[in-house]
This record gives sequence, structure tokens and C-alpha cells, in this order.
Amino acid sequence: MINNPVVGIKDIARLAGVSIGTVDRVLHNRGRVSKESLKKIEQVIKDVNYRPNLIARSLVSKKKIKLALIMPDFKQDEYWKQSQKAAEAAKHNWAVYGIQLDIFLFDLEDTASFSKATKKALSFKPEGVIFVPIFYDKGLLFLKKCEENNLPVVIFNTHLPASKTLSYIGTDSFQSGMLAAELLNLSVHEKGKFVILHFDEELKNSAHMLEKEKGFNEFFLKETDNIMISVITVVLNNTRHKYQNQFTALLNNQDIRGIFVSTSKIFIIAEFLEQKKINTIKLVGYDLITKNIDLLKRGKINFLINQNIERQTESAINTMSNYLLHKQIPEKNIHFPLEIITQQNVISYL
Amino acid sequence: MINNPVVGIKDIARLAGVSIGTVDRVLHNRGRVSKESLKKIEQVIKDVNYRPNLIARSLVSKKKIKLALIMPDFKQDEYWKQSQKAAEAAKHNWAVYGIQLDIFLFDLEDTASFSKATKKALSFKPEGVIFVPIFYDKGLLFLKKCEENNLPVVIFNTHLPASKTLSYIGTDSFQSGMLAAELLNLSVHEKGKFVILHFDEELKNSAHMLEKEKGFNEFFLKETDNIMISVITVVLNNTRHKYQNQFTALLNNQDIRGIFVSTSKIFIIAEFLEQKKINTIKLVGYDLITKNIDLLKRGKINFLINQNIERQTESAINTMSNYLLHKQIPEKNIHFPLEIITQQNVISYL
DNA sequence: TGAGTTTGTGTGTACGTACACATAAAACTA
DNA sequence: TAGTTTTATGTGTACGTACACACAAACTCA
Repeated sequence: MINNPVVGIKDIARLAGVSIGTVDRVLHNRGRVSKESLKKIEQVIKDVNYRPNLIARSLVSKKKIKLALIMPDFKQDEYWKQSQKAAEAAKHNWAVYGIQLDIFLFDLEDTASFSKATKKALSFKPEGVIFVPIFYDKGLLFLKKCEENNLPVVIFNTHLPASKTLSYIGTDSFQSGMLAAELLNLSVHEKGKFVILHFDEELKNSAHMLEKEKGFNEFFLKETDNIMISVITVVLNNTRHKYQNQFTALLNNQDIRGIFVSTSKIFIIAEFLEQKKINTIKLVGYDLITKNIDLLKRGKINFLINQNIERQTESAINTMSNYLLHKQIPEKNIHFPLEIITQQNVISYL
Repeated sequence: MINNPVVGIKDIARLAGVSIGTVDRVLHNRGRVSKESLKKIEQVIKDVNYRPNLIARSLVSKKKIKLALIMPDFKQDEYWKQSQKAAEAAKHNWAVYGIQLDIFLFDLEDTASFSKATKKALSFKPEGVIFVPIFYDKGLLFLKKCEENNLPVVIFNTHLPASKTLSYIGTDSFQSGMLAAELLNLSVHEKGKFVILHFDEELKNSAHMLEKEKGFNEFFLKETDNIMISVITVVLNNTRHKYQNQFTALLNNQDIRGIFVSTSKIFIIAEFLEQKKINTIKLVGYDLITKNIDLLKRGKINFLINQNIERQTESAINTMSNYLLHKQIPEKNIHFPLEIITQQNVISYL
């Protein structure tokens, strides 16, 4: 490889026999360039394998860009707390480049609050929108609205299929269901039942939880010929303080070998089982929130699948910023790895 | 929080009633500043919570810095091929900032070639050294030499205990041994033996493989009361084409339930077992190299622990560059997560 | 043909910082 | 006291890019 001594637009101008202004017009398709100059300059750019100095580029760019981030409120939900923390950090980082990020929160259990948040966000006249489509129908509706306003959209955490977004950032829910099944399957060797548990406050409208369920079932249909295991699905009422009774009822099935909870709420059932001194049931759930980490360390939860919401959040903001600032077209789907966390590797993730 | 409209040295100068030159001298401890000015400026810097614009800073810095990277040759070893690919990418990235990275390769099976590489590297007069201390003794020796020459050192992949390096970047080998044991343990429920397998071409001098072994054993001593499992350690001769015989001899133990290979060479034993149509032995090894990925997908390997050598390599180069360019003092130990890869999540990692 | 418009090109300034240099004030020396 | 050195401070330029503006040449149309 040739030792390329970092070539800039000035060099290109010299080599093409024009001024840097003309080179600039070519680089940004601003027109007003003669055919000959265009051809010459494009050739030189190709020849020297020009890569713009992003440092200088972002230094000079002084345009202020407003971004709206619409995400669940973090109250009482550590998962979203982590996300918001990451968002604040990213906000701070991008401020230097003239990006102003406004964050609008909505209540996880209240679709109306979502609509309210989106309305407010749009009233701020952002140039780009990032949001978490927890509610399927409302999410699609909002997306359409953004499209009408010609606003680029990035979504994360929850997928909105067939959507006209700039990018989706998150895990493959179906595959993560498959993974959960695999993990339970390999740690159980007796005949019995596996339970898929949904906390339904989030289930309505929520496509990705159903995807996880589908994936979990698919594993036993296709990937394995394990005929000792049957799978049942249970949806818990959202009458918050009556979980206990529902759990007790569930455990009337004597032969439950494993439980898969489709969210980070796994700690609720884990705490219940610990209290009842039941330790024959394997547990798989999601995410590295404090309670889950503690239960995992003590062997009360067997596996966590980490969705890495912090990195998802950061990535979503970065993607949108780079798109608006540097016209960097992102991948349509940015799939995050499905990180398996156990007792022995959890420390390495903290 | 106050809406901080990004303050620069110009603003500080104005607020302190001095020129930007004086502010600059304070920021870089260049002296030649009166006590009053110093005090005033420091106060202002604190008040406005000044954060230098790294963009502008790196744009202006024109000093050329030479870095030496000493790493294993990638020939016939995909793991190190991945590493070198990452190194080339990082080299390209940093070239813009005036960092010139020279890469020196040595033979994994030849300690003399390591010495040769280090010698050559030093003759290039680098301002920072990054290397992989595969060979313990020679590694320490080289480190001492760097110290004498007052060169900052970053190591990665393999730890050198009690070393005076700027930073170590990599996984916790002991813990990864524990993890391997956990994974085998949870997928086996019968009485029998686990085997720790070392390919000894790398074992001599190689501390981190022994750490993995220690961790593996520790798991059964401390973390579990599984008395059905006993662990044996086997070191394979480096007479390359005689693995077959050694494997056959090993399999005379009828009750082997699992094998843990301390490197990415797991595919060798996996291929052997596949050929012999033995599928009752669980396999755990390291790293996402092509052969391992394929065997994992087909269920011939059960778990891979991904050490993410690409990111380690990148991180090592970034760490050194940021140190020399921006005086950014790194953490002494940058531990990477121990990523568990299975059949169901491998796709999400590719 | 002259006035206005379009097209192609070059110049100049700015972004925030680093650093070389100029200059003024103070301190020292003979 | 004049000359010299030291100390404190300010000014100017550069980094690579983006963009506003100036301006000449060519073209359009009454």
C-alpha cells in the first residue's frame, strides 16, 4: 500500500488545477461546475482515495439541529432509567456539534401519554425524531405523521415491521425467544413444562413480546426434537399486587421446569420463588438491572439476556446525528448481539 | 441544569479579562502567568465547567507520532488475522491525527522471532509501544527495555501480572475458565470426566492459558458441590500431525462428558469427534473464527467464549493514541466482557 | 446593443484551539 | 541611568473544511 500522506481538498484543487471552492462544490453536489472541471476533480478524488477530515468538517459546521427523543419514563423502571442515562450522556456529547436533543417521556402503561408526548415533541419543530414504539398502533400513527412532515425517524428497542424509518436499532426479538428456549432446554433434562410469562401491562399493543413468544415456541417445534417438554403461555393480570395469587395458581402445575419472562420483570417471579424456597425451576429473563443482577449472582436466576439498552440508546442518537450532520446513511436494521449473562460472566459486564 | 451554550477559551478570556493566549498558558501549565491572572482564570474555568473542544484540539495538533504494534503473525491463524484487520483499520483512522502505526509480526511458535520483532520495532524509534505478551519471560524482558527507554506500553490479549504498563486490555482469563466450567457443568447431568485440553505449541511461557485452567478447576472446587464430575488436564504434543493418535488415546476414557479447549483451536477436536461420529461430549472453546462458527451452528461445538480480539486490538491502539495525543490517562485494566456464544445467538454476533 | 441573468470560478472568513512571535512592563545589572 | 534580561500578556497564523460573497464571462431578451 502506498504511504498516503493524508490528502485534503487543497491538494485535490492543486492536482485538478482549480480552486478549493470548485472542489467543495463537487464534493457537495452544489452544481455550478463545468463538465470538464467536474470530470477532472472526480478523477482526482478517486485517484487519491480522498477521505474528508471529519474533524475539520464538524468543527466548521455551525448549524444548530434540534432532535426529539420520545421514550418511556424511567420512574420505577430501571431499564428505562439506564436508557435515559445513556441519552443524557449522548446529549452532552453532541452538544458540541450543535445538536440539541430534547427528551420527551411517556408512561409505559398509558397510551394516551404517548400521544401527548409525541404532540409536544413535534411542537418543538425538531429536524429528526427518535422514539421507542412500545405501542404498536400509536407508533405506526406517529410514524405516519412524521412522514407527512418529512421528518427522518430512528426507532430503537422495539421493532416496527415494514416501517419507513431511517433505521431500527435493537435486538431481534424472535431470535432472542429462540435463545431463551435454547438456554432453558440445555439446563433441563427431565420431562415437564416450560412457561412463557408475560406481564401484561406491557403486552397490549406490544409486538416484540409476542415475537419473543413465537421464537420460544419455534425452538421446540423446529430446532429440537425434545418431546419431553411442553410449553404453556401465561399472561398476568396487571392488578399489580395480586401477582402472588397468580403465581401460586401457576405453580399448581407440579412439573414446571423452567420459566421465561419476556421482560426485565423476571426478578418478580424470582423473588417469589426464593421466598417460597423453590429452587427446582430454571429462570430466564432480560436485562442487567440491579435486582436481576443480584438474583443472578445468587443463582436464583439462571440466565439473563442483555439487550444493552444503554448502547442501543446511544447508537440511536448517534445514528440520527450522523445522518443529519454528515449525511451518513445508516443501515436499515442495526441488530445488537444477544448477550447471554450467567453467574460466571456477569461481573465482566458491569 | 443550566443550558450551557458551549463555552470556549475565548469566552474564558473575556470573562477573566485577559487574552486567549494567557488562558492557553494556564490550560497547558506553560507558566509565564501572573498569580492574579492564574487565580482568576482558574476560577472562571471552574465556574463555567469548561470542557475543551477535542475536535478543534486534534485539528490543530500537527505533531507526528510513531507507534509500534508487535503482534503474532496472522498466517494460518484466523484469530490473529482478525486482530490484524482491526489494527489496519485503526491505523487508517488515526493517520488523520498524525499517528503513524507500524506493525511488527512474530511467529507464535518461535520465541526468537518475538525478540527479533521487538528489536526491529525499537529501531524505528516509536513514542509508544503496543504488544501481545504471548511469551511470558521474553515479554517481561521487553517491557523492562521499554521502561528503560521511557516508552509507554499498552498490552492486550494476554495479561502480564504486576507489570508497569500503562494499560492491559483483554479478558479476565481466570474468570473465563470459571465460565467455561459453568457452561459445561450446566449442560451435563451425568457422572463423568471433564477434560481441559491445551495445544502446547502455545502453552510454554503462556500464563493466560494456565489461568484459564486454574479458573476451570476452581469452579468445581468452590462454586459447585458437583461430586459427579472430575477434571483432568491434557497437554497435546506439538507434533502437528499426530493429534489423531493422542485424541484416540484420550477417548479411551469412556466417561468423558465434556472438553474445554483453552484456545480457538477447539475446532480441531470438534472435527475429529464429528468424523468419529461421537456426539455425547460437550465442547467449549474460544473465539468466533470461521471453522468454530460453522461447527457451532451445526451443533458440533456447544459454546464459544468470544474474546473479541478485534475490539481488543482497536481499543489498545485507541488507548495509546489518546494517551499520547490528548494526555488521556487510561484505566490500568480494561476488562472485556466474556461473551457466551451459542447456536441461537451466534448470528447476532456476526 | 445594453441591461439583466445565468454559469463557472476564486477569495475570504469562520469554527476552537495551539503555538510562535511581538510587545510592553518590570526587574536586574553595571 | 542606560542597557539588558526577565516576566507577563496580547496578536497572528495555521489546522481542513464549509459557505457566503465577489466577480468575470457567457448567455438571454427586449
